[in-house]
Amino acid sequence: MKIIDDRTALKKYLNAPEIRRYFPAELDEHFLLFSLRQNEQIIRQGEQSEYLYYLLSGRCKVSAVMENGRTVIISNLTAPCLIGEIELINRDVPFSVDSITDGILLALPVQVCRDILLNSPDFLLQVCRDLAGKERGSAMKLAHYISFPLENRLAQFILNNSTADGFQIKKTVIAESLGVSYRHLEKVMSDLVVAGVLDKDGKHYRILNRPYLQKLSDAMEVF
Amino acid sequence: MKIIDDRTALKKYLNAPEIRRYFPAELDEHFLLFSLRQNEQIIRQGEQSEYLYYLLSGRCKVSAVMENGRTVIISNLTAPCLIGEIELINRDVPFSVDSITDGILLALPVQVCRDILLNSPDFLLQVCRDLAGKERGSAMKLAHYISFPLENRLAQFILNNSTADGFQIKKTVIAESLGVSYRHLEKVMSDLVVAGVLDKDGKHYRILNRPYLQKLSDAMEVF
DNA sequence: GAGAAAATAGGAGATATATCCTATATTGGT
DNA sequence: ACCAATATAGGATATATCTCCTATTTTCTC
Repeated sequence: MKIIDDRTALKKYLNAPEIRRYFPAELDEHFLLFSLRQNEQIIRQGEQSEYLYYLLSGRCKVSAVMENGRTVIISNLTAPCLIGEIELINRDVPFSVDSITDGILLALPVQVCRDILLNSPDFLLQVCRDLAGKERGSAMKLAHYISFPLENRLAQFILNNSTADGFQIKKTVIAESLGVSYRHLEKVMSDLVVAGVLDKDGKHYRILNRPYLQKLSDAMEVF
Repeated sequence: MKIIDDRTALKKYLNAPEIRRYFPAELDEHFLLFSLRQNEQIIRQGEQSEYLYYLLSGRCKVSAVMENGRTVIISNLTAPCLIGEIELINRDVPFSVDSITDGILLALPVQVCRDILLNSPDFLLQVCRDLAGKERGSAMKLAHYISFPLENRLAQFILNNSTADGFQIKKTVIAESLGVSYRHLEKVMSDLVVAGVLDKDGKHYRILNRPYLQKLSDAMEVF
């Protein structure tokens, strides 16, 4: 994570309307611009974050390491979105945030912005909207995890992460995302290949039977 | 759910400081007071709620019914807390809320309060705090569900829901709360009895080995 | 208080998923 | 280009959990 020292670029970003929905102009001078590479840590579990971030581009994952050493991916974040707003509001939050692609970040020192933002209705309303959406997302994720076997959740994951061409994603990443062992993911994926739903070519998978995956995924919709 | 027509009682409730943290006085005249019995539905999955509620006493559960007919309990709410704030902010939310004890509710018609509350920094800050807490809660619940077998989650549930005397809770309720089949809960609970951790007397269970349960529960703490 | 519904209890067997292991291939860092 | 770390692949076995079933008891409703 490296500072980009370019006030011109920073100004341009700050003038985007979706940014203005969150931040009053009086904070503009305190923003920093960071570049982010894949697999960098933005917030470390258990430590107070120094900045409130706004992810301009890229994707991140939110995860927690449990006592037993297992890592659970809580959610995925896609730009544009805030990072660290929960930490800003409730000082302790035991999750880590890591980039999963390169990206660009706005950063605002917590010390400077905390009191201002927690009194700004625009910011608070946006954060309420975001948090309400997140709450919906993690409730659905829990419901899916409780109610359906990996096959269904994998089908959804594939549909959400494939292009017309198919997909090519590290299986270690998929397994961690879906909260299952690598071995089990391997089994279920190769079952899909054997069943003719997917076609495997090296590390690339093509989708041969999209309606089948769609049916598995749709089964998880709420009533 | 029945209206309590008692403006005096209502006034008294409205003057409590924790209420004043959420609601500006201008809304006072629009509040209604409801009494709630066990197992009543407050918000029905898929339907727009007419009121924003504040639970003054009692407990509720948030749940969703999936396409496959299975019901998942997303979270539990204990007074005092808002109900329906997510629905107020994000119009569609596919969860139901049901009482699990008797209780008392304040209710504010959404039509009347929506614009006012979504522009009130006090209300928004409180809701942000609440939602940040909920998000933490459901993320932890997901992490626990993914990472630990029922024995650990049950230990936590028992410690959180027992008195010095032990506990006596319908196993159907426990099973649903923990998102497992009744049969499996039965198995794990009787294992705890056989192991001498619990003592069963009819429907009442006593805790014989609290440290053992504590250890199982502690294993789920974040690193 | 009789009948219906729900809760309790547990057997048997199937499925989902984890753990542990081994072996080869691929990739990132210096 | 080499080495170490990581990813891929899959066998074998254990555990966690579910489904289906049956039977008895308790609770609720009229």
